[in-house]
Amino acid sequence: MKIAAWNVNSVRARKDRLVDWLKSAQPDVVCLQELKCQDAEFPMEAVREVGYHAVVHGQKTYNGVGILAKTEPTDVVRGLSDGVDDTHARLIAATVNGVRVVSAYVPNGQSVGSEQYEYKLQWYGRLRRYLDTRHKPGEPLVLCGDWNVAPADIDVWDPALWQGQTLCTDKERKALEHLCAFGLTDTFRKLYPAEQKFSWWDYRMLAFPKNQGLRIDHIFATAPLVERLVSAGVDRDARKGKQPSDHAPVWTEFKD
DNA sequence: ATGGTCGCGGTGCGA
Repeated sequence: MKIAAWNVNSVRARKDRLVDWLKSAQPDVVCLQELKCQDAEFPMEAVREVGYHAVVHGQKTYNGVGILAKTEPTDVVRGLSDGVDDTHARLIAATVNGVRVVSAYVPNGQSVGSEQYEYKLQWYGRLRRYLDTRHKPGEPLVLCGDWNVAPADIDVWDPALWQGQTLCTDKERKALEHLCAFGLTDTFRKLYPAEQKFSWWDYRMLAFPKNQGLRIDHIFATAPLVERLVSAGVDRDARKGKQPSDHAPVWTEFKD
C-alpha cells in the first residue's frame, strides 16, 4: 500500500500535472493540501478517469484538503470538530482498506510572534487532542500532509540561515514532537536516518534548481504500520517544468 | 540585490 501527500497549491491550476503524476506514480492513497477551491469546483471527473475516488473538504481561495484513493474512502470526517470557531478547511479523515487516513494542512505561521504563528502552535495542540479523543496509537493510522515544520536541521538546506525562522523554530519543532508523542513515527526518517531530501522549495531565488529546500511534508504512522514499512521517497520530478507547485509529492510504501 | 514567484481574483494577501 503506497500512501502519498502533496500540497498542490491550487488543484485546478495543477489538474494536468496531478493526473499525469497519478498515472505514473500509482499511489493507492493520496492526501492533497491547498486545493484552493470549493467542493463543487474539485476536478472529480479528471481523477475518476484515472481510477481514483475523491473526498474533499474545500474552501474558496485558501486551504482545502482532500483524500484520493483507488478504493472508496468511508467514514469521512471533515475538520477538527472541536467547537473552536474556525473557518479554515485544513483537515479531512477517512478509512481506506482498514487504515485510518488523515490529510492535514497545518497553518504556515507566517512570522515568529505573529497571530498566525500562535494559531499554528494552537492548531498542533488541537490536532493532538483530536487524536486523543478519537484514536488509539495501536490502530493503523496515517497522518499525511504539509506540516510546515522541518523536524530537524538535516531537513533544512542551510540550517544557520533558517535558525529561528518560521518552519524551523524550537516551539514549532516541540509542537510537532508533542503531536508525534501520541504514537506517531516519521516514516521517511525512520527508514533513512541520515538522508537529506526536501519536499518544498521557495518559488523565488531559483531555490528549486539549486535544491535549496526544506522537508516539511511528512507521512506519520502508528506502530502497526511502522512494522510494515518498505520504502519512502520524494517525487522531485513531479515538481519540474511548467506550472510547478512549490511542493513535491512525498510517499511511503507499506507491506500489504 | 532585504529582492525574488506563484495563485487567486481582479487588489493586495497568503505562502
